[in-house]
Amino acid sequence: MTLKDVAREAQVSTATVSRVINGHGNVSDATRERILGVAERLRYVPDSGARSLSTGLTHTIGVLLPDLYGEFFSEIIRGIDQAARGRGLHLLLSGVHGSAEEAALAIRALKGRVDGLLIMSPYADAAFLAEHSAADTPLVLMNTPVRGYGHSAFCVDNRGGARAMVSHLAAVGHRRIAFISGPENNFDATERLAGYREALRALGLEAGERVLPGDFSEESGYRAAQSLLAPQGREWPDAVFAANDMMALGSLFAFNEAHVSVPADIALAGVDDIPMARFVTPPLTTVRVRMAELGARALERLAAAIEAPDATPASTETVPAELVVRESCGARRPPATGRRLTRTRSRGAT
Amino acid sequence: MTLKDVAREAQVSTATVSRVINGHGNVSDATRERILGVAERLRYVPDSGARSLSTGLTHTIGVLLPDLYGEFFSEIIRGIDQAARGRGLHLLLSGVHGSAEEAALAIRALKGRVDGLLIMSPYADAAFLAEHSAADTPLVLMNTPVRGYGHSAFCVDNRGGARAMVSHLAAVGHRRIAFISGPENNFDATERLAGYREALRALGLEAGERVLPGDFSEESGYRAAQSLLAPQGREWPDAVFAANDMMALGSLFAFNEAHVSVPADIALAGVDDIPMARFVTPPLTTVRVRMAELGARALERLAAAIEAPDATPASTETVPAELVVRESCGARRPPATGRRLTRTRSRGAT
DNA sequence: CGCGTTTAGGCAAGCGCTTACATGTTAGGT
DNA sequence: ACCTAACATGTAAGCGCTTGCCTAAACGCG
Repeated sequence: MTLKDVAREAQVSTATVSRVINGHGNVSDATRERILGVAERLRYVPDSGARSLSTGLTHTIGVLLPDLYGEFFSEIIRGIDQAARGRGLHLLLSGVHGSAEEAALAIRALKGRVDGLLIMSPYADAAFLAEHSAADTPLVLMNTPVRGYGHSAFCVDNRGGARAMVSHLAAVGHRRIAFISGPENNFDATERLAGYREALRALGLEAGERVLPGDFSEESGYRAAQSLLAPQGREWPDAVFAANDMMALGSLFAFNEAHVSVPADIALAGVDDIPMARFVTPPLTTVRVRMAELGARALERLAAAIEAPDATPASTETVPAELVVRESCGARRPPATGRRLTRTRSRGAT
Repeated sequence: MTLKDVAREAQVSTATVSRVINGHGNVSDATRERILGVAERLRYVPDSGARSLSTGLTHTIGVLLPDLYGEFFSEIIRGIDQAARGRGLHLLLSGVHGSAEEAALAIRALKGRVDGLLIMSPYADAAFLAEHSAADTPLVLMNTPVRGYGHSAFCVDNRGGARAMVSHLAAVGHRRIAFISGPENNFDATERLAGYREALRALGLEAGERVLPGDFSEESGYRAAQSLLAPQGREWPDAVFAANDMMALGSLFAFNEAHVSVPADIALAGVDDIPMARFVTPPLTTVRVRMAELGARALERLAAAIEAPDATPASTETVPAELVVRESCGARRPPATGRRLTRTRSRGAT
């Protein structure tokens, strides 16, 4: 079941079989037919591994993700997969849960199996990448703080999105806007915080600045909201802007429990637009970050870099984040008859 | 930067370098140190592709999934990844959106790149697999109707889960239990329907059987509920059991719109336990299907089959589904002070 | 001291495929 | 009829790594 077997059976050299299989010219119709026939009969399937060794091309992209949990992972993979499929590329997935060591190890293990690397690591240690990525392997980063290391990067415009949200909240009339932050060493989180602060400055609302600690978990959002409501606390802010939707949901529960009405008593907003955001009551105003698009664009760029390494200068691009105004921010009254139904499909257990 | 380079530089044969790299014995400490030093200095990284060709082992599993959308995909991948990581295996992902042709093509393309295949296809055409899977490539199926083709399979106990739910609804006092079904050609969907029917028979509730068409989409659930409420329709059932949560949510919206109270006027239940199920009002009673566990177990089995092809007879195993009773089924009164908060973490955009 | 065993390391044959180059054939042009 | 170009196919050298087999030196022991 190798090339050689087919060649023997068809009484030609392996070179000719190879030519036929790969559709190269210079083979008479007669032999082509014969070889194709034999190949079919023998159920010959070329060994992609061997082919890669010989051509130096794997048609495979290594994808390193920080961990494989949650909405975002699936969204980003979806984008990557879609773009990859369009270009006939395969995806070698590698979840890097732990340290930079682990990432370096993963990168090594991929040598010779992939044509390029797509790396997402919001905690990336800049140095280690420069250190461990083989110089000859094209590499595109996603949502990493790393800059100017000579490879392309794609980031969601977390900062701009946060600014837009704060501006919106302000436009709706909220003056004292509190922020529930994410993990300190997380790139997305720090960018969102920075955006929040920038916007407050720009709007002259610094007086209302208030940052509550959070770690992106629902529970931390819950606690942050509780601390806001604490009797010995200061006056409530007009609005609470959480660095992600999960924390916003946690806050929402805390408010519900305390019979604090959202948005009447306090406005609420998050970031991410997780599917649930539409479904809670009131529906959550949030910032949509298009992870699928980010993945797709990163893949496209990587593919381009692989095809023409020199024609593709390193660059850092930003995927826009967009405001999704629902009811939790107080900008809208609940629609009288409106429905929240969308066309989203889910496929059961499959 | 190849083995040969290291060998030349260290003044030994490639064989010796290979031995050192792979930790085989019969190398003196002195030369080992020397070679390691040179390798480090030259930043030598072995080419896994070449190694695979030579050893016949890729340490990679091909994963074919029907499509890359939604919760389940991410859950199952998570389970697979976790198990794979534990065994030092890599994952080559392949989303097969379309036909069996496409799947066959994907399987071919993976030849020589993977040691085994994990295939999930609730629409699988039994014949094509037998046809296209190389006989020498171990293969484990997930959630496929295919049986007895000589390979192992793992399925979620959709049927048992559905039975359990119907029994529960009956136990709570509901007699007329309607069912919103999923796509006809979907394995999960048909099993759930079968479970529903079996349970009705077992409980002597056939009289209340009523199956409404659905396709797993939220919208189809919405429409199904509407049709139930239609003025010219029959009497309402006591409970509606949707073949998945998305449809249950669609129904919930329809009921809300019609001011039909859940569970007071009508009980509601779904299957899947998507994250949102806990968050809607009332929280949705559902059946939890542990996709991550399914993925993990399938991977374990595949790994075993790869290591000892003969010692691992083909078998079909079932992953249990478990009832998750919340408020939508009317079994519980909303807890007075209870919170629905869990420890779930979400990681922002990462 | 001689001989059997280890031990350290080299040699070279692959793994399955691609491809530059060589070779033999045939057709076209004058 | 002769020369050249185009065509069809074969030859063989890799791609980077592993490994069975072989050699030679070193070691142990009666």
